[in-house]
Amino acid sequence: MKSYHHGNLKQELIDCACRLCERDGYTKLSIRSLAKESGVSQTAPYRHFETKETLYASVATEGFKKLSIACHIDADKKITKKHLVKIGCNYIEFGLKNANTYDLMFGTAVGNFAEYPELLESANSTYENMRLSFSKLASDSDEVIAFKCITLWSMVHGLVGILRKVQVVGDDFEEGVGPISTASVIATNLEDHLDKVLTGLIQN
Amino acid sequence: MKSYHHGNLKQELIDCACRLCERDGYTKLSIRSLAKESGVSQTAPYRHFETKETLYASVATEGFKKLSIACHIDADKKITKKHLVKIGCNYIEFGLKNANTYDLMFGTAVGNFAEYPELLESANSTYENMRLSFSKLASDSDEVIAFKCITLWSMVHGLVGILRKVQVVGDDFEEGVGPISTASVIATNLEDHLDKVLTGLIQN
DNA sequence: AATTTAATGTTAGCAGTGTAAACATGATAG
DNA sequence: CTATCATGTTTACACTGCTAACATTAAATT
Repeated sequence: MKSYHHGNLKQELIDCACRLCERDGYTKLSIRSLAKESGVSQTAPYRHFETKETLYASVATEGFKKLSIACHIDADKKITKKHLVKIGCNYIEFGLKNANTYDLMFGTAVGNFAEYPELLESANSTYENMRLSFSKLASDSDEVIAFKCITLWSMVHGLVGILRKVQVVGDDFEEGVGPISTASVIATNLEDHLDKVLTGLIQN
Repeated sequence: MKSYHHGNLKQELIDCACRLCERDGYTKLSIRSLAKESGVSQTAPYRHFETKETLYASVATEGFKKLSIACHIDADKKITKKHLVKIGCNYIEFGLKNANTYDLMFGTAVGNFAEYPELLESANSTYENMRLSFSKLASDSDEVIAFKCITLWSMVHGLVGILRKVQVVGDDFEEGVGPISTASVIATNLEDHLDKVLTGLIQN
């Protein structure tokens, strides 16, 4: 005895899309299959998402919220280098464990964040959190803080990309100093690695 | 008076695909449009590429060859930090100027490089070149060299990703210390930035 | 409370996609 | 010269994003 109106379709579609995107990658996601999964007609989703990109934007928004949470450090007072290392580790861990969602967030599936206010907001908020942490590390100027922030961010972002690629590329290698084994050494010693790199960046 | 057999279809398809992928992004590329562009029937490409992913792999292979060239430094003897900074700059410049191709190379469009020997070869060769440059910088152990190499690579790779994203995200911002302006400061002072980061990494 | 309106759902259909199967052509090896 | 095989074509299928026209019902207005 199901009613004509679903009642909570939009949220259910988003949840379902998040799940499927992470499981199979966003490329495999179709609006039709999503509709079927929610027991609704093929075109029902279009009442809630103008285009597929709009749906992607919603999934990406959720992703940034989760990333923000994963990178949240609750240290009200002072923040040390150790805290930042932890943030970096958490970031990378998120990127590796939610690889498909991460692709959606940082790839080209959603062209211009500015067209999706919620997405823009959640993405900027992720950045802002990171910036705040740096601002609590030392009394640098805003410019220096922003600079350090972007540097760390691109560092961990790059590591996520390279670690993933290299793991895939090297599935059938096992030398000693090739990219694969090196990357896996870095991956298993993430803390040390980030510490080393951060030390070059900040003197604390 | 065109003959039944094209004669050079495979190469023409690859060239055309490279062009279209870079112009519109690989998502927009369809085998059918590609075939039409080459004046050949819809399914002709399948005589040369088993699946669309195979075609992607060919485009990515070309991409890595170009990246290798872009990052090639011809200094037979000794290599200084300056050389590495240049390599990093060239890498980033390539990533930004060939953004769509770069996506194909480092995204998930081609799942497992190992399935495409030529791609694996060209990708590994790009890495190997970078590794060689580091080995000429100082007489470190292989492990240390590999470590530095991955670190620089992930650094520049990350910068490509963040710079692109932030530029897009921030199209309608122009504060002073937000991610956008900071990123563009970094972008316009790439050499200085890389130098600073590399100095933390190596002591030379 | 009755009625209008707007939000949300359905059905049918278009144009485009990747890909497989069966067939056609012609370059090349025997 | 002939047989083979690489390369091309035609046809067809299942799937996709998306639009237009219509159905239902919740919410707003009178």
